[in-house]
Amino acid sequence: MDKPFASRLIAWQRRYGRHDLPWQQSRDPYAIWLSEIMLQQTQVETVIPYYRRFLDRLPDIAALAAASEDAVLALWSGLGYYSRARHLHRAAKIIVQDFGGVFPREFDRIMCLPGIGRSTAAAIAAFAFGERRAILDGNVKRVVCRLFGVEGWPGEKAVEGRLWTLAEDLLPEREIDVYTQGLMDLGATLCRRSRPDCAACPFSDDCVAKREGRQGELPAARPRRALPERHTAMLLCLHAGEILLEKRPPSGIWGGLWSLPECPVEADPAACAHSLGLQVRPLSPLPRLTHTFSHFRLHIRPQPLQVARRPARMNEPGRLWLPLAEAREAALPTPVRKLIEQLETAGDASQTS
DNA sequence: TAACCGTGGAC
DNA sequence: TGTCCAAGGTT
Repeated sequence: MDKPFASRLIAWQRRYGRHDLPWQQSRDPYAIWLSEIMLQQTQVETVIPYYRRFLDRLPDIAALAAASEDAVLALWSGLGYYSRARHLHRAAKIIVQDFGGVFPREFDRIMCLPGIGRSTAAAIAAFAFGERRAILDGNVKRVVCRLFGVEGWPGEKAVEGRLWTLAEDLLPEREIDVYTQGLMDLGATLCRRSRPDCAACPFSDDCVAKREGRQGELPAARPRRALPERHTAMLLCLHAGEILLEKRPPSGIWGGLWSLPECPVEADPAACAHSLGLQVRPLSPLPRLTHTFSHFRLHIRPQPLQVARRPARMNEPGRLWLPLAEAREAALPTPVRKLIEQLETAGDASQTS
């Protein structure tokens, strides 16, 4: 390359990069941290409304640390990877207790916080404090793999190690924030996974993938296995306009969220409800739905049940009766939210008819 | 080390 | 329509 990679990228970023994303208006480490966590494995357009709402409700570290986990998860509901929200919350408490409520400046301390790994710590250090650190997210992996013709799946340890080394070697001496944003923007807007816009790319003449016509092959795809299939029945226990929710265990899928009681598909839903202490009458079933996770597929059979009498103890720990309209505000997994919204719509329709 | 952890966009 | 994967980290 006639001119260093970094200076050309910085020039490109100033002219063609993105400058109006909500988290770019701030140097507040909290705002930057929040954006980086939400953006992990999540696309920009998906994050924006969640980000605005979260920052509006919990505008600083003190507010986040003081909030209940339930409130934090409710703000995260629908974004997925809920351990991100639990770790964010834990980290805020650590910052208040150990760092006097001030987000740490030292890279090593940033990276020690729960939910923050090497790449996220580097992004925060660069954007908030101007520290010279390399990130290695999906964009950087794609750009570097193509530019240097790096073979192998980037998730492989050896490949990832090589990518980290290259990412470090490419760093500029100055303007680390513009450079880092430029790397992300180049990957997101030009060096896309499919149909990369090589004609507009400032590195087109230096790119191994472009030269060899291998943009579609680099980076190498992750080796895939067939997704395991799981089945469950979800009980929609209804009584006097309210629905019964059950808190999920603190870890595992949908950890800490409010979901519906489940029973094995081969079991009798009414009998399952009876074991919860409920006398029920089965209502007409809702259409089955399939929910695909990153590592398995879940087939859900939703079974509405009319509850005859509520048990004496209405709200045991981990159980909650909520009016349908309020349930929508709770920390629900997406398919549960969809089911409850269906019920609400059906209820409105039956009332107006 | 590899499995686990969500959801939606894009094709 | 099914498949891939996105501003990854934790266990």
